[in-house]
Amino acid sequence: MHRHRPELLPAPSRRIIMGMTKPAAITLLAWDRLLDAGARAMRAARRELKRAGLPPLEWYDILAAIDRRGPGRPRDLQAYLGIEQYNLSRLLSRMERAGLVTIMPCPGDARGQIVDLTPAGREQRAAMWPAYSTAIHHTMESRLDSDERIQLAGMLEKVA
Amino acid sequence: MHRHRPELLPAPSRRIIMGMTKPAAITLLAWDRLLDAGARAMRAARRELKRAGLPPLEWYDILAAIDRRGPGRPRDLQAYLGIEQYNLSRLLSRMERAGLVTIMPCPGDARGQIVDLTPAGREQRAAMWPAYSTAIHHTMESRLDSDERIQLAGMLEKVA
DNA sequence: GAATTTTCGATGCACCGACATGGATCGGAA
DNA sequence: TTCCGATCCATGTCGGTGCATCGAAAATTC
Repeated sequence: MHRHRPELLPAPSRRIIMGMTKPAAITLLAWDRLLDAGARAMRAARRELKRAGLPPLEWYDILAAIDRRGPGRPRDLQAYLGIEQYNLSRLLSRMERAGLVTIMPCPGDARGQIVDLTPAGREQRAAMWPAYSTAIHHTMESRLDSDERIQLAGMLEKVA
Repeated sequence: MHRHRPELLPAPSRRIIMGMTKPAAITLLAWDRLLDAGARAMRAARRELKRAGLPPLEWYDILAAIDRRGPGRPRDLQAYLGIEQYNLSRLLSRMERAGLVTIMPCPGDARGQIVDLTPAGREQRAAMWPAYSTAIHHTMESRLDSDERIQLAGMLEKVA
C-alpha cells in the first residue's frame, strides 16, 4: 500500500523521510522502495487476474503448492506457504466450494484432513498462469536485464 | 502474504514454481523473493507497532507525509502516497476521529478539503518512529551492508 | 452561459484478514 | 488407564480493503 513520491535524489518512491534516529538515509530509501515495489508487484498481479475474471492471487499459490507437493495436510501447506491457519482454513473451504480442491478426512489422524486438487483445480491453475506471468513479465523482465535480476534476487534473499 | 518454503537451490522463499511459459527461472525467483521480502518487511513493521500498542502502519505514512509536506488536499496526498482514493478517504476520517488530523473545507474549491496535523498527530508520529525504525533496522541494516543496501535500492527503483 | 465532461471525495456492499476462541483428537506422563 | 497439555482445524466478530457508484462542484466545450 501507500508509497510516496520522490523528493530526494533520483526518482520516485520513498517512504520514511525523517532523520529522527538511527537508520541511515540509504537504509530508509531501500526500505521504502522494498515496500513500494512489493506492494506494486502484488497489485499488478491481482489486477491482471481480476481483469481476466480469475480467482484471487492466493488461490494460485495454493493450487501451485498442492500441484507441486501432492495431496497433503493443511498444516503442512500452511507452513509451506507461510500463511495463517485460519486464513488457509477459509481459503480451502472457498476453493472446495468452487470445486478446485477436495478435502478428505485424514486416515490415521481424525483431527486432520487431506487436501488434493481436482481436475478443475489443475485447469484453473493453468488458466491463471498466463495472467499471472504477464504481471511478472511486466514487472520484472521489462525493467531489469538478466544480470540485474540475478543481483536483485541475491539481495532479496538476504532480506527475507 | 504467504510465501513458500525453499526447494530449489540456495535458501528459502519461492513462489511461482513452474516453467509453463515465458518468464525465465531467475525472473520467477526474483519475483517470488520480492513479494516475499516485501510481505515480511511489512509484517515486521506491523508487528512492532502492534506490540507497542500503536496505530497501524498506514497511519505513519500519512502522518509523515503531512508533516513533511504541510497541510494539503487529499488528492495530492493520494498521489504522493500512491494509495487508493477511497482508502485514503476512510483512513483520514478514522485519523480525524482519533484526533490526529484536522479536515477543513478547501477555500477556492468547494469539493475539496485541506488536511493538516494536530499537535497530537505530530506526537503520535514521533511516538511511532522508534517501533517503526526498529523494524527497519532489523530488516535492512542487520542483514545488508551499506553497499548492498545501495545496490538493492537501485534495483528496486527500477522495479517500482 | 448552458451543457457536457471531469474531478473530488464519500459510501454501500461484499470479501478478506487478524484475533480470539472453541471443539475434537492425539500424545505423553503419572 | 486416566489426565492434561498440545495439535489440528473451524468459526464468530470486527475492522480494513476493493469495487462500483454517487452527489456535488469545477472545468471544458460549444
